[in-house]
Parts: sequence; C-alpha cells; structure tokens
Amino acid sequence: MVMNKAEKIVAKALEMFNERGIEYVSLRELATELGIRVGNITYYFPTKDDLVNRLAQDLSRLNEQIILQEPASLFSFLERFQKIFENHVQYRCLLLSFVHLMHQNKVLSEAYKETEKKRYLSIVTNLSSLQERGYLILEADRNFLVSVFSLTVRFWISEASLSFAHRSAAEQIRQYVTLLAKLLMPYATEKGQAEIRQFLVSLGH
Amino acid sequence: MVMNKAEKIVAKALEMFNERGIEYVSLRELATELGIRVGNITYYFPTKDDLVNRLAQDLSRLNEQIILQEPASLFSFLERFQKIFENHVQYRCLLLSFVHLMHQNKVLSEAYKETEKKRYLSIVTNLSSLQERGYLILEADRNFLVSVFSLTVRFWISEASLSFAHRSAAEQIRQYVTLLAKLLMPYATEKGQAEIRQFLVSLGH
DNA sequence: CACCATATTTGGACAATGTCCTAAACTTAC
DNA sequence: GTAAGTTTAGGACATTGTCCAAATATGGTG
Repeated sequence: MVMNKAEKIVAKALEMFNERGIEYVSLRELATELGIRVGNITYYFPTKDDLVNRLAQDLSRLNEQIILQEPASLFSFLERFQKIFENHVQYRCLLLSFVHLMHQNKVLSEAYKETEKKRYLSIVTNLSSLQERGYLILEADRNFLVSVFSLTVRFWISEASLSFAHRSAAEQIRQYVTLLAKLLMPYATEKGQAEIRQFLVSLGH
Repeated sequence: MVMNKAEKIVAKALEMFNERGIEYVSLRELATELGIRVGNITYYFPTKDDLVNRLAQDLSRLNEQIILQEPASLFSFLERFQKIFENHVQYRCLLLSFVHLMHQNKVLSEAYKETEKKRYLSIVTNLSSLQERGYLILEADRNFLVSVFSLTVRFWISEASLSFAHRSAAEQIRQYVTLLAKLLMPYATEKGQAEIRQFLVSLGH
C-alpha cells in the first residue's frame, strides 16, 4: 500500500492515540516514531487539532456509509450498530476524549453537530419505520428510547474502557450491542421479539 | 464561614474547574484568582492531581451518604438517583473528565474501583430487594438493567453538557432521572408502575 | 519580651508541550 | 540547467506542572 507523508502521519497518529490517548502523545513522540521532525508534522497539520480533525472526518465518513442505508428489518437495524461500534473501536481515541474535544475544538464540535443531527434523525425515523412495519410498539416512549440509544452509542466505549478493559474488543462490542437489543425487547411485537432473539443468537447467545 | 487556606484553594478550584474544565485551568490562573503564588498552592497540594483527588474524595463522601441508606420503596430508589445527580452537577468537572482521570490518575482510579464496586452492588441488591417486595419482575434482565443504569449514571452529565447545555441543571437532572424511571417501567409490577407514575408526577410530568 | 522551631510564602528554575518561523534541501516543470 | 514551488530541519517562544531554596510569618516557651 502506497502512502504519502500525510497519510503516514495520520496512520501512525491513530495508532499511538488509540494506544495511549490523544492528550498523552506529544507531537515530538509522534515525529520520533515516524523518523521525522516536529516541524515536518506541522507542515501537513498546522496544529494538533487539525490532525485530530482529520481523524474525526475519517470516522465520520465511515459511519455515514452505514447510517445512510435504510434498515430493512429490526435485525438489520441492530446489525448496523454493531458495524458502527466496530468503527468506534478503530477510532476509539476520539470517543474516549469525546467530551474534551467537543468543548475545546471548535471545528470538530461544529462538524459533530451535523453528524449528531443526522444520527438522531436516523434513529427516530428508523424506529418509526420499524413501528409501521410491525416490529415495534412505541407510543410515547419513542423519545425516551432515542435518548437511551444516543447515550449508549456515544459512551459505551468509555464505559467499556473503564470496566471491561481486560476483555477483547469483540467481546466489548458484543456486550453493548446485546444491551441495545435487550433495550428494545419490551417494545417489540411478537415478530420484533423473534428478530431480536435471532439477533442475539447470531451474537452467540 | 471560616475557611483555612487549603479549603479556600479547594473551593475556588472547584468553581473554576466546573466553569472551564480541569485541564483548561492552570495552577497559575487559580493562584492569580486567589491572590497567591503557584508555589503556595503546591505547598498544600504537591501536584494538580492531589487537588483533583481531594475534590473526588469530597464527592465520594457526599454520594456515600446517599447510597448507604436502603431504599424503602421504588419511589425512594429513584429519588436517590436524583440526589446523586445533584451531587454530580456540583462536582461536574470530575465527571466531564472522567475517562481521562481514570486512565491517568492512579490514586483516583484505585479509589474509584472501590466506589464502583459499592455502587454496582448497591444497585444489584436494591433491584433484588425491590423484586422481593413486589415492585419489579426481573428474571434474567437484572444484569442488563444494571449495565444500563451504570452507563447512564456515569455519563448522563457528559451527554447533557453536549446536547442540552442550554438547559438549566435542574432540567437536565429531571430529564435523566425521568429516563431511569421509564427504563424500569417494563419490568415493574402494577404496584411498581404506580410508584413510577407517582415519581414522574413528582417531577412535574 | 526574646528566642526558636515550625509553618507558610515567595520567586525563580526546570523540562516538556504546542505552535511558529526562517533557512536549507529537495522536486518538478519549462 | 534554472526558476518556482514543495518539503524538511532546526530552533525560538510562551505556557504548563513540578520542584526547590531562601525569606517571612506564626506560635509556643524560657
């Protein structure tokens, strides 16, 4: 695989940031690891935030591909979260520093507002459409469920890094996707419950 | 109110950390605000982490008082979370930097493991006892519910700071306590549902 | 009151960090 | 082969948390 300098910097930065946390990897360490000087990094990415923004953009693009598809069933609705969680693991440094980044990095927080709107709308319309197709019965609980889903999707990996760091990434994903599935159970029709059970089985339950 | 120097430092630090974030308030700014020198702060708190640990200890003590009481009913079980959330707001700087602090500050993360165990056990035993007293029917869902509760209690304020910063603290608390209450609804008996409804009414719903 | 031990405060030093800038080296196109 | 643009090197700068030795203040004892 051919990589230009900027791509090499991005790749190594992601690797080191994931390993030790964005705030705890200095540009000088990153430069040393790459065998270049600091000023060389700042040529491609004038500030550290610019480098982080690039990573965020990459993750955003990955997730957008998943969100854009309309889920055909409750099963595929849940499956999508599994894919999103896999992306989250790949860019976990961003999610673990989420709150800080949002409060400090203007560009990122503006960009995320858009992503957030899309995600929120996507969950709302998906839940509605799943109700119309006889998978769910939601009534007044829709907004409540969207809140729980938003919270979980945003912070599952932070929680996992604190409580289940000893487990593999795959097991962590499995745990929190299971959580989302079980969350829907009380609001599912017979047909919906069957799909949730099917999904849980596909996870190895 | 008489405060010695250490208490004055702690009080002003909490104020500034809550306002702008622990990582974005330098000891020099804190010192200037207090009309003293940096070295004077490090006399009482050798490192910034020591200062943060002190705040964490204070919050921990506040919460412990709440957790120790056995809840008499589902209503008082929910009421306790409201009190905990009020403490969280008072010490929000800690919760907003939660992931970082845990990964970087050894003393704090060790101390939190204990707190965490207590909280987990407290939720588990409380849910069991509520089931025995005919408020809930849990079966295999107990662990699942504990996970959702843990995640929500830990990160509600981070989510709120991102999505509902424009609302008052009271409204934010109300929203996420409501969420916890609604979460229990499908697992509540008639008697339990009545108490949840009563609790929601007490919140102004 | 005078003295001394302890507690507190000062002022500055230190290494590390993100950012910035200028000059040198290298590429590319004509 | 030279000129223009791109990339790299090397170092400067202000800021940060931490540390230290000297100066000052405090409080108890003879």
